[in-house]
Amino acid sequence: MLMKRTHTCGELAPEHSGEEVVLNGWVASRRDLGGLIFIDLRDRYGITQVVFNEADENLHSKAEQLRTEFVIGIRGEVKDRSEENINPEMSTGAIEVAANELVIYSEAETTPFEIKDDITTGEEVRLKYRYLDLRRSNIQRKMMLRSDAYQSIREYYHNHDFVEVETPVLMKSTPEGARDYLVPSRVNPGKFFALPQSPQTYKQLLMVSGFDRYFQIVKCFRDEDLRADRQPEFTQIDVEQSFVDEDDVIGMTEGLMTKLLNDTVNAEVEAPFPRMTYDEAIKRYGSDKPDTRFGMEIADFSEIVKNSDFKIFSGTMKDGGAVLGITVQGQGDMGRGAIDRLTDEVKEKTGAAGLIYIKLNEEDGIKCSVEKFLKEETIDTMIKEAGAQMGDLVLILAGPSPEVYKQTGTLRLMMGKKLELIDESAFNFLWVTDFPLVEWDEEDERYYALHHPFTSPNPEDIDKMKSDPAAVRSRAYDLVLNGYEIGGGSIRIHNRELQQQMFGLLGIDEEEAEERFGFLLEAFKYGAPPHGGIALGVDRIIMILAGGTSLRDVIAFPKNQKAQSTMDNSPDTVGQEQLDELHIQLKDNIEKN
RNA sequence: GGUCCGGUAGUUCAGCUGGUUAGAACGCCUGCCUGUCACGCAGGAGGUCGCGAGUUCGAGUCUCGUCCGGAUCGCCA
Repeated sequence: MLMKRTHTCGELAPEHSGEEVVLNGWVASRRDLGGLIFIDLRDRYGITQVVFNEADENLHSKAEQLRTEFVIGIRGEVKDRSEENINPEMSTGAIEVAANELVIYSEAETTPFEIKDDITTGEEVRLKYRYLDLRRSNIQRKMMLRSDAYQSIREYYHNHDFVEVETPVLMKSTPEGARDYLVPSRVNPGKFFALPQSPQTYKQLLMVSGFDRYFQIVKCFRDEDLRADRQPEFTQIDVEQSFVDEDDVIGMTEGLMTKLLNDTVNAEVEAPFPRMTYDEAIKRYGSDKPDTRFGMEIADFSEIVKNSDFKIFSGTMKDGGAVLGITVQGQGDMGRGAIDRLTDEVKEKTGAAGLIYIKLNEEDGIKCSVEKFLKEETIDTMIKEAGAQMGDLVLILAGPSPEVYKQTGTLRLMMGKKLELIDESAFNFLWVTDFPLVEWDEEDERYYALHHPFTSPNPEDIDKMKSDPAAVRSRAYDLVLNGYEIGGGSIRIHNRELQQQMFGLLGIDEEEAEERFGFLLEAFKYGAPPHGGIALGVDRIIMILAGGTSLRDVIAFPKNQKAQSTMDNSPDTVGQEQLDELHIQLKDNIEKN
């Protein structure tokens, strides 16, 4: 006996007073005063107070049975609350519903944690009962924010004549970069599909087909270890355009981000976004995804200390390393103990061998932890280079390049967070451009594409592809928001010969290229337009918009750090019959069921 | 795969150098209560201290192993 609702729990206001309404929802809390019972009724729209009076004896005794999280329907009259009973904390706090009928749809056991916003329950419990976690309004708001974002994204691309095309989820495995999730094919014994890490090749084929503006909101998969900002399945806004250069893709993406922030969190950001080359980002911030919400840029002391008597400095320089530092404002009076603790933390978090400092404070003047090895003028020149003032602290790392840049970047972030220099309400976008095309891998003794093998080299550097591959810049660009890489793309290779040259550079010979990417190379034979695009990580974007630091908060049913779902216990073993059908035999040392 | 941190009522946590019956808050249950909204008051239930072994007269506490969770490096849009 469903009592059909006439309103939601978030919309009643004084103007409804006197109306008979029906509400459905969950009991968020009860306050039983004896003759009078108050219930907070909750649905995803809000909370409305319902009151049961003992004048109606049957109804009142039924209401006495109510417990938290019972699902009920009530019929009653909307009443203005008297002045002193208005609850200004609630959006519906000026009214209540005096119940005259109650239906209990469903009773509920005591939940493993309370269904309210400010709980401290750990993620392990919350994920096991994710359907209860998702009842909490702050999580629901994030899911609704995500839904709004999808609307905004689709509207934007639709308005710009993009075609939304679905690409296959079952595709060919092309192991280059991350590990693939494999799917066995029953009807093709011994053969496997892979789940897409990105629909890269398909969207390029769509360009060959003439869909000059394509987009898709698409699930992608990577079988790698997880982090707070990394899930095995994640969602991308995948975009590709024909007859475009970098500026076109970047401009179109800036339009999207501007609209998206406006539509979802009502934030104004100005386009165009700043751009920085990869080299500059590394030199100034020690990161290819710098958080530009605060300064504390890296100073390079390498030239200054190159010939110093201090062996760590001169030795580092002789080995082709660098000596870098940051200026921490106002920390020049940090005590010995605090600096020691900081040093330990820095060593642990950055992997640096040690931390050298220069303190500038009124009391002790200038103090450097290695001053007996350095000339006074060297220290003065370093202070000048760092731009440090009286009262500041200069932290210095020395080590092999490029690692020391990354370490100093980590140190910068650490200090920025510690000293709360980051404006949490800001949205700082940044394009990082001119990435190297390839990167040498010591272990495999070959070059790997920094982006992916379809990224076009910078035409100015093509002659270096043979002579000095590591120096070749690519036409790739990453979009960074508040220190998170939220997207990356490039102008692609659309020329068969250049694509083969690229495969050659990566050590993929013609035969192998044919076997793995033959379909793409063949497609390029029949007229491929110049094209490029970008892929944006929706989960990370929503996470940042929602003000969180964990992706799991903005994904309805996320995986834990071991890529498992403890709620439904997946992944799980399967029966022998299923394995037999798939022609799969497990190794003896793997436990079956 | 490495490193670090953690695992004690349903939940979050306390439990000092080993010591008798393991506590608190919230939640839960019962009773009382007509204006609560963190309702109040009175009472109550609830624990294989992750698991296993060891040291000891005695282990939540110490040691070793193991499992689980998180962070991080490797790896990875």
